[in-house]
Amino acid sequence: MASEQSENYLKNIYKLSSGEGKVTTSSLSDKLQISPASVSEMIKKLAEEGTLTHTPYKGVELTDEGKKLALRIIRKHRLWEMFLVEVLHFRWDEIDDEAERFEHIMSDKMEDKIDHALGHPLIDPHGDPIPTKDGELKCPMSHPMSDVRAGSTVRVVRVSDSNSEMLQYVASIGISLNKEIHIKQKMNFDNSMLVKIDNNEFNISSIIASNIFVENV
Amino acid sequence: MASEQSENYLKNIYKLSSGEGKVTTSSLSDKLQISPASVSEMIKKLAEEGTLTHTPYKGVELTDEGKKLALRIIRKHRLWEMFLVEVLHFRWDEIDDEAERFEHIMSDKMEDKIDHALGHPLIDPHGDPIPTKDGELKCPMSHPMSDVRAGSTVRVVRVSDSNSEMLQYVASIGISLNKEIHIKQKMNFDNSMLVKIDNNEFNISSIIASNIFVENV
DNA sequence: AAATAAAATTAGGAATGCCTAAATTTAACT
DNA sequence: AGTTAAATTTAGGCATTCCTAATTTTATTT
Repeated sequence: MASEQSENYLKNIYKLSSGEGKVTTSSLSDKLQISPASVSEMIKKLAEEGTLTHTPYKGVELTDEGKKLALRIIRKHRLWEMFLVEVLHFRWDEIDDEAERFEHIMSDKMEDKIDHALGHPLIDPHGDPIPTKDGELKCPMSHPMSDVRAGSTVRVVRVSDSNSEMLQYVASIGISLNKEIHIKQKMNFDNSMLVKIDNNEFNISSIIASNIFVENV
Repeated sequence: MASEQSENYLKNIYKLSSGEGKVTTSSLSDKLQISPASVSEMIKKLAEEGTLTHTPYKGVELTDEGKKLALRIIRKHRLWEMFLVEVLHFRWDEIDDEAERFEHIMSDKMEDKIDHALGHPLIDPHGDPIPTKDGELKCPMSHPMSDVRAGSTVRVVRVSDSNSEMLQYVASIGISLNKEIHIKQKMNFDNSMLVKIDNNEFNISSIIASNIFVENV
């Protein structure tokens, strides 16, 4: 069995690689906030366990087994996030930290019970897809709102959960999943956008816009 | 902050002492399934942290702070057990192991949300009282069914959660909280009892009877 | 009260997973 | 191509928490 921390490494390697491709020691070190030396050690251990392949000085890549484990953790994380919002009425900016701890101690039985209680949800509260139990993950088509050109109207499909403060702000101006947003204008000097949400207008910075994923409507 | 394992020690010391009195190294060792040597070490550490007092070779006793921490863990454990049964429809024999892991990673915020979602329950699914947030614990009056004399009718108030197999068996013969049981006869040769539950008769061993707590009806 | 048994503690060691500092390898620049 | 910078890995340590074996203290028994 993979230790709790091993699971964390696998999950984050998966996320950094977006499923495919190599991940460097330093990017993992950044993401996990663990020194490169420690990451290097752990990588050696995981390679011995067979969950990833390591080409020294070149980076790591998950094996099929490693990918499966990573997706299972991500599934548990996202199911739990969904549960926190739907059943316990947490806000979407509060749930990531809770799920971070919980994903590792959630039994398979509980995974099933929650999946059932929620009616087999396909996405989590941020719009991230929930992998199936056997490791399949279908991402709905979408693009960052920062790429949308002025004049068009889009629907929110997903909001990056990387920053709780941003999620809180985004919610405070009325943005939630499936909400329609009209892009009125793009500011050339800072790439911010003037948008209309529920008849209110806001200026959205390019950083925020690049964390909001939308589809055309 | 107390580590996960420290919390386990405190919780089990509390349970062994039933709130008051000294607990020996060996009883803890038995309960935790950890060698006496390791227990001895950990005790030293906990004594330094101030959560218990240790008289070498004589045993330990929780300080007020230790008791408070222990009761908080027990509260989280029992709230979570209640939640597993009420919301996720686990059986009462499945929940102890799940709660065992969860009690340590449950944030105070989640404790409150669950308490609220359940309507501030006073007992868990086995009938064990749930301590209040500030460490108060009122035990409803009850006595083991093994002490009840033949001919009387009693109501189930609590069933010891120490053995999952027993809980499963007890449920299978129709015993649940608040169920009325009529004691028809006590067998002298093995102290087992002949009881009537929902018009069915069963022979209950003295061991089982001593794990079922009842009040007179 | 002395001998033996039982309980508790200390000593020495292992696994996990982190760290800093030093060494090595790769990449980048003149 | 050679030097410097950046990334990576190895070396040596530390904290936690467990273990077995040896020692010490307490309790029991004759």
